[in-house]
Parts: sequence; structure tokens; C-alpha cells
Amino acid sequence: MVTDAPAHALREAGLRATRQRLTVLEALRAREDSITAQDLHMELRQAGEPIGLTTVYRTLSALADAGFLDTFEREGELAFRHCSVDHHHHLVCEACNKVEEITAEEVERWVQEIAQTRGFAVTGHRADIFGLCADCSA
Amino acid sequence: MVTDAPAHALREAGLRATRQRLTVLEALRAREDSITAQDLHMELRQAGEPIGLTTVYRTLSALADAGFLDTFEREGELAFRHCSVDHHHHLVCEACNKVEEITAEEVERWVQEIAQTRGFAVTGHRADIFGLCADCSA
DNA sequence: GTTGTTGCAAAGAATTTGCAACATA
DNA sequence: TATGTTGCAAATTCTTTGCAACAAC
Repeated sequence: MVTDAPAHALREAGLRATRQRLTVLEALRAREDSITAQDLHMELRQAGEPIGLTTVYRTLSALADAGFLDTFEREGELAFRHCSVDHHHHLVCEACNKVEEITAEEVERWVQEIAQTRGFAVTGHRADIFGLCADCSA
Repeated sequence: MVTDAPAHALREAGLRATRQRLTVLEALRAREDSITAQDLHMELRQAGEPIGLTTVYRTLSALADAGFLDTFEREGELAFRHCSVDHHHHLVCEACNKVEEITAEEVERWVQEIAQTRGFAVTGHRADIFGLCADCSA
């Protein structure tokens, strides 16, 4: 038996590799849009995966804390999307919720510069672009 | 009687200039941090202003729609802050919730460039910096 | 075997809606 | 006066918590 990569990644983050967590992580990895806890729970249930809503909430939260997921606020609810580890920004389609990751050194530079000018101690920043992706605007 | 500027501004936006709306608008104009509907309601009540929580919610929402306020998401709840009309970004202090508006042509340029590259039809963007302001990090 | 995790039911919190009384234009 | 607005109470919706059964290590 070879090393189980997803399970290993979870353990490295101090999380036990339970069936539910692997399911959620896999589901998120398989999609390129963002999804809410409620919606994901419904999808998994409909796909025959036995998992509780509470667990979906806790799992998404834990995975986001561990850096596996990015979070978005969508009119009052939290949506999550799988992300690569390093810092990046987003191109968000408002029609299909697809999210493209983009890196932007220009923005990083801009952040440092502005912050320095105002004596601001930066803890984080976000620079996201919203609109319609090529498919949806076609 | 001279023209009442705040009342006039409301009417221009298609909103009746009620005591409650003027109160909310004034309260927001007087502060440089962002505040939630719940908190603002409590403050106004404590200041002796008779206003219902429902009205605070509806008023903040209407004022934001009309472009008088910017909205922020603060861990599950919406916060509002008075803003100037033209497009800008924010420097947000996580300790005192103070918000400084900043303009950034660099960011505007970056947005256009990225969007064009990917065939994205931009409807909006945000570029906010979070951290501790000079006062709070001192 | 320990300890972290799950999931149900219940609680909690923010926000919205129905509707009759009321204020603005 | 006609229509938009208010505010209470009730309803909704998202999210969290208590706790006993259970699974991972």
C-alpha cells in the first residue's frame, strides 16, 4: 500500500483522516467554483455520502484554517474553494461562482508601499475581481 | 430656511428624508470606523434616539444601495461606513475598525489588464488591506 | 485504550417579512 | 391625501454548541 497523499496532508495539519474529511476535501478539489456548507452538504447527501451538516461546517472551517481552502462571503453566507498554498488573489465569476487564482506581485508591492506610508502594520490583504467569466459572458 | 443638504441628498436618491434616515446618515458621517446594524442601533438608542432595529437594517441597506455607504463583512455580520462617492479601496484597522479610503490607480490598471487577458467582463473589484493602524500598533 | 470526531437535536445570532399605524411630500 | 416608512413580533436562515456514540491512531 502506497502512502495515501490526501490523508497524509490532513495528518500533517493535525487532523485525523476521517472518511468525512477526505470526502469533503476530495469534493472541493474536484470543483473549480466555490460552494457553501449548506450546498455542499446537500450535494454530498444526494451523491449518497452519509455526512452531517454540522460535520460539513466543522470540516470546511478546519480545512480553511489549515490553509487547504479559501473563503468567500456570498451575501451573508460563507463559501469555500480549494486553493493552492501560496498567497494569491481571485477572479470570481458571479454567474457560475467559478474562481480563478491569480498571483499579483504588483498588488503585493502596492500593499507594502501604501502601508508603509501610513504607518500601518499589515496582517493581510485581499484583491479580488468580480465579473463574468469568458464562458458566462459569451 | 436654507436648503437642507443631507435631506436633499436623500431625496435625490429617491428616499424620503425621515428623521430616522437623517439620524443614521449623520451618525455614520460622524465616525471614521465601520459599524454593524446591531451596534449602531444600540448606540442610537443609548443616545436617546428612538429608532427600531428593523429600521436601522433597512436604512443601512438603502443608504449602501444609494452609494452613501461602503459595506464590509466582519465575521458573519455586515458593517457599514460612510464613504465618498468615487471608487476607492480601504485600509482597515482590525483593532479599532477605523477605515481609511485610498485611491489606487495601480490597482485599477492591474484589474483591467488581468481581466482582459482572461476574457473576463469586470463588474467590480475590491482591494482592501487589513492590519493595525498607526495608533493601534503603537 | 485514548483522544479526537461525528451527528443529532437544540440553541444562538443576524437578518428579513407581515402588517397596521404613521409621517413625508 | 396618497404613498413611502416605521416598528413590533414572528419567521427565516446560517451557524454553533452540548453530548453520547463512535472511529482513528
